[in-house]
Amino acid sequence: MDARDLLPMCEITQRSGFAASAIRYYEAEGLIEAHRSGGGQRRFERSVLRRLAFIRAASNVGLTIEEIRDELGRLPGNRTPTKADWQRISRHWGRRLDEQIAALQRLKGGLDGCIGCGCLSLRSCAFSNPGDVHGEDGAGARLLPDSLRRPHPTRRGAGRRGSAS
Amino acid sequence: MDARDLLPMCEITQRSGFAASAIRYYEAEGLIEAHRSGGGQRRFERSVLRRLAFIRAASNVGLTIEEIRDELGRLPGNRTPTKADWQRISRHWGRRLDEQIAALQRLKGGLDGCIGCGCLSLRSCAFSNPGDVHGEDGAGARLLPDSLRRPHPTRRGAGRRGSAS
DNA sequence: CCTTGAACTCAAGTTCACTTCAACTTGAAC
DNA sequence: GTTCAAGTTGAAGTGAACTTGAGTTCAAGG
Repeated sequence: MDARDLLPMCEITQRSGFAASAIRYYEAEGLIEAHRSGGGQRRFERSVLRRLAFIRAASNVGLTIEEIRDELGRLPGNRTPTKADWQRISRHWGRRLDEQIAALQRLKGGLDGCIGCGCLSLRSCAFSNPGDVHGEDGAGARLLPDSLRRPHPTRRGAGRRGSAS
Repeated sequence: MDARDLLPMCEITQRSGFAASAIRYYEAEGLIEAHRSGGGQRRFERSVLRRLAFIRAASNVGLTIEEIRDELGRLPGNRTPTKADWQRISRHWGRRLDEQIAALQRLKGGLDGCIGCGCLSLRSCAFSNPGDVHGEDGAGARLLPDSLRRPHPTRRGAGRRGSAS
């Protein structure tokens, strides 16, 4: 690859919308790669822009950095996603989004059922107790799946929401 | 109020499902109040359980502690929510949930539209760029509202997801 | 050569909603 | 009177995903 095909940091930040610090962070985390100029400055292949678009999309779906790294790493040859990869992955994300939507709808349904009852009971009101905390882990659809429960800092939990840095 | 009507910490933790540390945190944050025993231990009025149920429900909808404090504070007389309060509030939350659902559906729609295109363009692909970052703040529905965008740590952003402590 | 702005590194800071820890004290039962 | 679970405090830690800051260097133009 010709050195003239490599992009400097300013180009990447402008075209991806990510801050330089975020780009450096992603490189440190192994999500993207960079070449170096003679003086030690980063020079990026054009394909990095595509990976960054992928990262943004993934993070909008709520994937964590680690999950994104896995997802990128599962691509055969660790390459930038092709059209076929993207189709497979987006089906996967679609399911995830479907789950999140269904969960919010269950919560909404519980809320609608509660309007008028005014109970807000810790034991029986599904809205204030979507996990049925006191129910000894009973069966039945839970109102909120883990992906939408509060990702508890110390116990392991799932992701955040999408970015628009 | 008779001292025999006041509940000790263990009762509150068992019946609310919150950890003692969380209860203390909520008190420090001004979401709930506590009396003290002669020796300095917390003694709670029964109504605190109701406030805690409210807190759990609110946090499941994605409100932050600050928003919950505001919401509780807006109650006339700063009292525990009554049935009527709850109806008003739950309509408000219903709208919020509707927004979140609609946002996820837009994102899902964008994803469906993208399956097969394989573009993932930083400029035009709505999925990888739901905020239209390069669009000079153009009009039109945004795929993700602020409540679902990644709440950026340092810049001010909106909430987290629901809890099941 | 000088200036200017972009880039570099590395450590430390940020936010949120709590938890954990250490070192004590209370309160109720026996 | 002894025991021991339950409770207290304040400070510090947690995790994710970056940002900020300090101090230094690079690259390009004039």
